[in-house]
Amino acid sequence: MGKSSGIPEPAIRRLSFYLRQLETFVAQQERTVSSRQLGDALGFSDAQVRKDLAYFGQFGHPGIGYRVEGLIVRIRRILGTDKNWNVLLVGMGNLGKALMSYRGFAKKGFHIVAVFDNHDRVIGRRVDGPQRLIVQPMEDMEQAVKTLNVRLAVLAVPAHAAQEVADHVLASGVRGILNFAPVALRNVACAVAAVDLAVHLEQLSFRLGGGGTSPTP
Amino acid sequence: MGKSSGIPEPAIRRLSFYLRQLETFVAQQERTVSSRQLGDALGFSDAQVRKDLAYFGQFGHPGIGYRVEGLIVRIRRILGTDKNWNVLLVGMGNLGKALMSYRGFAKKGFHIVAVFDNHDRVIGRRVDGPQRLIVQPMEDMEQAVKTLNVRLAVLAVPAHAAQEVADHVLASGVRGILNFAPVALRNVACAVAAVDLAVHLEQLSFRLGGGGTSPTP
DNA sequence: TTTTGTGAATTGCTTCACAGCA
DNA sequence: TGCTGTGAAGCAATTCACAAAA
Repeated sequence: MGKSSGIPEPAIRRLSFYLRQLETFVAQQERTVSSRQLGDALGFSDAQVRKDLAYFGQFGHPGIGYRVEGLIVRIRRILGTDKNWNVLLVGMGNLGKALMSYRGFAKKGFHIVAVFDNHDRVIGRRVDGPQRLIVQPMEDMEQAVKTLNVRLAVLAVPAHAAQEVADHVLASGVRGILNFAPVALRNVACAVAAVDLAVHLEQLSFRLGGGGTSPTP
Repeated sequence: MGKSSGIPEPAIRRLSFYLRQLETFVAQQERTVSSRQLGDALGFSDAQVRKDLAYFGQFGHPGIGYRVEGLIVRIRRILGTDKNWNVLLVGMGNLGKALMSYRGFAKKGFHIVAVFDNHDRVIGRRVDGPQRLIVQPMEDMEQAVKTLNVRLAVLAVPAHAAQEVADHVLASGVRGILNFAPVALRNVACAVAAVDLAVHLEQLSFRLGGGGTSPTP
């Protein structure tokens, strides 16, 4: 199995960018937008934009373009962000705390409804975010996933713990993982998205082609 | 201009993942690794691994594989992370503070040597990280870039300010940007890497295919 | 044997170019 | 005219498959 829809994965990624740009256009009172305008704003060709959108339906109007508000609604529906998602967060270190106070999640309909850690020092503590939550021990996860209808987990744990935590999270019934730990998760039969700052920094470093200073110690 | 080296961009991205995995292997006392082992750990084919590495040189030994430590050194040199990089950080909100206390930057040789904001409330304040720094006003940026030999900037500013800040940062002599704001930067003649959590969440949501709960308000 | 490095074949993605509609 | 949607063409990336090396 794997690859089934026939829609290129890059096209699905770009859908998110189209949505983001359309939200900018709507804030600028734009009513309609052409594939060329949308592409120019994002650095894609007009043909690319049309083909990508056409994978999902006929949203445009010849001679007019795409109606901005309508297209936003359609793309949200395609991506599944027209609905709310309950999310759990594992790991209450620096990164976990920062993510708790990050408003971007809720703005997109992703609500952190439970937080977990395995350190006695933090279990039972209250953490402030959009909601106030109590840090729970890992054992309580399965219960929380069921009662709160959780489908997504955010992993903000150290690299050495990530695989074990991922296994636990999966066993608790979670279906998708947003992984901030700099390791590749193995044998996780679910959707995984990874955020690794080191990777981005390395790409920048490569493209700047040697402008570093002293050798790293 | 654009695209010149003949090396596929995806191959350059994967180089970062190879490096990360090799660092895991070295921690496990592995001396050599085959393209198959490396690929399996990351979900790539063995042929992919060999072809990617071959773009940059002949690092392997038939019948043996790749020497882990040696390959790490070679990849670091290719990516430019065998040297230190001085980095400036713009925006001292929640995200900026979280990034200041993130050890992953320094671990890879990226050192935040100056921080900026345009709010009087935070300018002049001390922020703690690997080093203690004073938040500077935007006007002082050009000076700092020159005296500290800065080539990279991290943007942790609100979306509505990102374009303006990017222009300013570029004008100050910075050559690459790591952008955390959820907007596409336009007309920035430099290397740009973007981190957008919303995009990752949307990709997960899409792949889970409608398991959200109530409609978003 | 095992495993690399690499041309050839294949797959997949993007761009082209135009019919059709407003 | 302006713009979409789409088959065909072109290009880029991946996989195949094998000679050569240890």
